Amino acid sequence: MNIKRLRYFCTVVECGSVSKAAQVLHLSQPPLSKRLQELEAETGVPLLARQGNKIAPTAAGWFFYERALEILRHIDQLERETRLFSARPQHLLQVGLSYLYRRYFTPLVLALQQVYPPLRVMVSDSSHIEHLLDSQMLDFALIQKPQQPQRFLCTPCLPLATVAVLHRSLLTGAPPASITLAELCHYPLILQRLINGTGVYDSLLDLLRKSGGADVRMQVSQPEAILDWLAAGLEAATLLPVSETQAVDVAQCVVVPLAPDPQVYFPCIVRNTTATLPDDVAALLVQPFLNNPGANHDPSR
Amino acid sequence: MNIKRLRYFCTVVECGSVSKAAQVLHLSQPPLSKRLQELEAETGVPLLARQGNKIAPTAAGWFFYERALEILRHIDQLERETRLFSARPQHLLQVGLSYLYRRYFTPLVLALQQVYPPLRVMVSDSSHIEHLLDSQMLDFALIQKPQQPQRFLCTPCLPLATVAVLHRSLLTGAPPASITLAELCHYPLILQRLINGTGVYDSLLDLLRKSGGADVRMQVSQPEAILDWLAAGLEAATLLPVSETQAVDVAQCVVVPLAPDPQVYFPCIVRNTTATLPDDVAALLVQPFLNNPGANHDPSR
DNA sequence: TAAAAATACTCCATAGGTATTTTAT
DNA sequence: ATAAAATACCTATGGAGTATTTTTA
Repeated sequence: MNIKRLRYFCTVVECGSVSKAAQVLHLSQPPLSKRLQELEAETGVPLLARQGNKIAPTAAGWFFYERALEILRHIDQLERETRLFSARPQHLLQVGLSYLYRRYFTPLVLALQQVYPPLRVMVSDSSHIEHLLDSQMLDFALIQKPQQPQRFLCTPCLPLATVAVLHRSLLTGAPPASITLAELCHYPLILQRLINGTGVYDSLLDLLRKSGGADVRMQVSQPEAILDWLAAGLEAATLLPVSETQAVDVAQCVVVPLAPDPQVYFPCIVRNTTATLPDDVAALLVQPFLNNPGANHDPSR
Repeated sequence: MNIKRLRYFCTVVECGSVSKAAQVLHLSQPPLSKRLQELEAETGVPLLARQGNKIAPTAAGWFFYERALEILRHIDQLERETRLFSARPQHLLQVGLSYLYRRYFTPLVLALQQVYPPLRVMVSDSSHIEHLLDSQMLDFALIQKPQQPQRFLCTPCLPLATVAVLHRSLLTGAPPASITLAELCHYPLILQRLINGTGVYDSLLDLLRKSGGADVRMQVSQPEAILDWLAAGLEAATLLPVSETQAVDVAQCVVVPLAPDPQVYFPCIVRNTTATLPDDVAALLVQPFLNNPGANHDPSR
């Protein structure tokens, strides 16, 4: 097996033609034909069906293509990330922070800044942050509790209440004291959603479906963008953790707690099981936030 | 980048020496030295620290090693599974069946056998079945509801009640009508657990921990093995879905329902989103089991 | 000084190029 | 007749070998 052959094969599948793929690969056609034959000889499986003029992957070819692409992505990632890893500043404490809990974790970030001045905070999408953590590019992350928490060292925080932010034009009378999921189904919604992967969005959508079906007009990865757009006159409603709307004034909007609370926002301090942190930092990560009795963090293992 | 170099690098890291690795790889030492230098030149990052005599991976080297190993595993898998895929019999309907729900799904399997005689049923661990499903090696699977159900087309069945199977020697008086998790914490336990990955075991263990901490003596992947061993005189208790203990008589044991029921057993019919099934088979997969109003299966998408 | 890694140099297999033939529309 | 893939044949690069030198414990 050979990466070049994998790459060539994938390009041919994508181009649907050996000649076109050869152009894309800056290669003449005959060697490419040969590499494909070699690949098929090696696996012992016909991967491409040649109907004279045209070429198309067989069922096994599609199977091979999907997996090969995945491997090629991993290889490209390996080269890129290894360079980044070696270039990563050793003295810097690198922290990942999810968009979703940016405001919630403000006190912790400020406290860290006090004890550990050289700090780099990467604010991004939870799924991206989780990936950076996986790649050892981060020392720890402040994000939504992972779906497989056992892969990490998690210190969960108390779940945050869910609030709805509603544009005033949607309301007929005075703003209500609280709102239900079923009521929200009547409004056009903008929901926070990860760029890729599943998360809070999927839990919320599931609940909304059971309450009558949601009218989701937009999926936006950054909560602040949603608030900005509501303030700019977008007549819609959104759902957010209470922390992100406190101390913010969204023009033309009202903030109403969701009742009953669906309990979907679980901020969490997430570390790699292998990583080691300076003692003063480690202390900060448990001390002020160790407030959840059902925590997954188990010091005995 | 080149697979040979990745493989050589990993072997060197594992051997802790170029010469030893060369022996393992059936190669002379000088070319191996060269390949390593080429790899480092290509990535532009020193991956191995040469202290004259000895050789050890740098931090970036470890980073690279972990990821490279993963890629090599995927590549080996690609070759193996492509061969299997092309050799897979087209006329056969291939079904994955989890150990955990073998008895529960007996009526469905028999019904399938009626409408679709050429049937191949692979009975294994849920995680293995899920992997085979992912690899398009199975047409559908009868397993525990996946942790990321949105990746598949899931038709959940009604959750199954949890029962405890207790060896008589553990009981002082007459067998109780029901038992709690807290009471179970006093007995030595044998719990069903996936070979790898997380599943019902982890949910149960979490609940047991909160009820006082479990005394888990064994983790066994096949429920029938547990029942066999209890019948053979192993003085312990286990937890299983009710379906797997009905119509079975375990010598020297009593079967007691768990109250309150923790609701952890969710049998589910799982298909690939891309797969297509014969109509008569597809009908069987919804008709007699469509009994859960909170089902994730949504025909509208 | 002994053991391991690096260097120097040779050789062959694999990958790529050009010219040409085959095949199916 | 034409466009695309396959074949034939030649060249160049990369990988593997042996012999030897360098390095350090």
